Amino acid sequence: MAYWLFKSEPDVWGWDQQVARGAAGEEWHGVRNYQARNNMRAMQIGDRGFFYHSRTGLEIVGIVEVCALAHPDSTTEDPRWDCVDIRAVRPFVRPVSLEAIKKVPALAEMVLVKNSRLSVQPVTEAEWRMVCDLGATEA
DNA sequence: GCCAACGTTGGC
DNA sequence: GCCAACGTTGGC
Repeated sequence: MAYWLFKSEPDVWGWDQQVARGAAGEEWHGVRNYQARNNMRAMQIGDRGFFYHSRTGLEIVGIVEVCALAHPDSTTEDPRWDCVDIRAVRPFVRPVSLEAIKKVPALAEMVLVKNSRLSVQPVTEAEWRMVCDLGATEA
């Protein structure tokens, strides 16, 4: 199983909306960046991801799970763009802020820190465990 | 709201 | 195929 991080501006699509989708999940549409798309194409059913609020919030608020493999993005005719579906698994007991992550030397290599503009990012297993610990949340 | 960093586009 | 111009993202 692989680990990922999904970024969204909560004003546009937030954790609460994701939770409201329930087990059916929701298309992670709107990605128009090749790296992010390639990450989604590499995902398997059951892969886990962090749900991060960008711009307003700047914190990881929950854990999601991939529930559909990459398929054409329904919001565009352009065949280049694919996306997966994800569903909420559980919220973080304590959200983990970007600030808190930056304070941990072992997390300095996280893509979130190194390349903050990438909207769908890989997360290593070690990073995954550490962030879940910071959030007092089951991995 | 600003602006640095980054990705994409398109003329040459 | 280069690179300048442009648009977008996202932390601050």
